[in-house]
Amino acid sequence: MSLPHAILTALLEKPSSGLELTRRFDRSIGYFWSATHQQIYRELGKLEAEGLIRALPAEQPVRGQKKSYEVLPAGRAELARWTAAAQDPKPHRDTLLLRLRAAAMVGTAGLEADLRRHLDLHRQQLAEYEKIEQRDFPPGKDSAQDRLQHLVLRAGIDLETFWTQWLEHALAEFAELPGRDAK
Amino acid sequence: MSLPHAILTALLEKPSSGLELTRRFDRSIGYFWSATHQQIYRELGKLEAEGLIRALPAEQPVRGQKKSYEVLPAGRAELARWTAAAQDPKPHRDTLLLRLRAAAMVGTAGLEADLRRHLDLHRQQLAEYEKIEQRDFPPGKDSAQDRLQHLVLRAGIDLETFWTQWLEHALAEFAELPGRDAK
DNA sequence: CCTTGTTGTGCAACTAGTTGCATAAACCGT
DNA sequence: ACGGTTTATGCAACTAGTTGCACAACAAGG
Repeated sequence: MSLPHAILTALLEKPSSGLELTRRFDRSIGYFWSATHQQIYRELGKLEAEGLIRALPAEQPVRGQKKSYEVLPAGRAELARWTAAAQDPKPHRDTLLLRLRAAAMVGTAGLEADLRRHLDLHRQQLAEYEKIEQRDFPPGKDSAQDRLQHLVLRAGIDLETFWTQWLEHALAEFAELPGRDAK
Repeated sequence: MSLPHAILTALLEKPSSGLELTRRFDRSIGYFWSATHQQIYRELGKLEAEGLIRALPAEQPVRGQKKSYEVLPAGRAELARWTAAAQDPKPHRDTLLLRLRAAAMVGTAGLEADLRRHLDLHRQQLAEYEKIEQRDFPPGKDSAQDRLQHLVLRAGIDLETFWTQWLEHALAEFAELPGRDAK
């Protein structure tokens, strides 16, 4: 149950409308907790009903009209509670590793191309993160807030670095596989 | 839609009953694609209905009686198809990173203890993987199959290594945070 | 024999996330 | 003033995964 808390965090960083949230999920929070606009609107409704956030404008809340939300004290409290509460790590699910293991049984035919594609995607993501680091964390910005956010970004950078390296290694391994599409 | 394929892979490695599969998911495949026994039984039923696997024994299939399955040619074909098909990487979802980002807004109070706990869990997992590597991949075992499976295990080892290092770094960062539970 | 624990199988209900589509206002060219 | 595109909000149906529980067979101990 993390989506509501992701939204609370985003709204604390900056009160926003549903669409603005959606965009920010695409660029930032979504890097480790993605969500579609449908999910976000649904959740905004629930959070408002629970009294954790409220709609900002007194303007008529018509369809097709922007509606911004801000976090209420109860919402902040709930977020603090959730942040501090112990949580077990959820097991990862990685399709690519699964496919590799399947390939050990049914052959690697066709897999290599997709590995290359993934390598490319991870390189792009890495470049993206590094641009963000340059832009948002110049030396000197090191308030507690900055340090924590930077820490999160570092995790992203290091994870992408790991994947690019692993994929390069995997492709090298593929290149020297006995029969190429070994049974 | 990966669970059926995870099961096909496991059954190709060794025909098994539902419970045996469950156990092997806990020890091995489940490290990157976890599943509960309920999921597995449900999926075995579907796979059998689709003609991708079949029950082995001619013995009476009573409740509380072991029922083993093996993969049929159609199942192997489907697995090969799926393995080769291009698939976009699903975005990760990481609660811990989310909580850290929330902590940047509502304070780090209480979070440190759970970070330590996670560090411990990752260290355990790493030790587990390294034991498996020692046991299952002694130098010399390097058929195509072994190499591919080893590659997957390496990903697990390197990921856990990454997480332990990142968590150590995060905890060090926490230690020198200005007010300790910075707003 | 009879209860208690373990092994093995499975259904049902629920939760979270995804996909497809609907609706309406605003802006923009013609 | 009209039709097309973009911005913005949202509902409904579906899929995958989780949780809670039920039930049968068998083995072990009193």
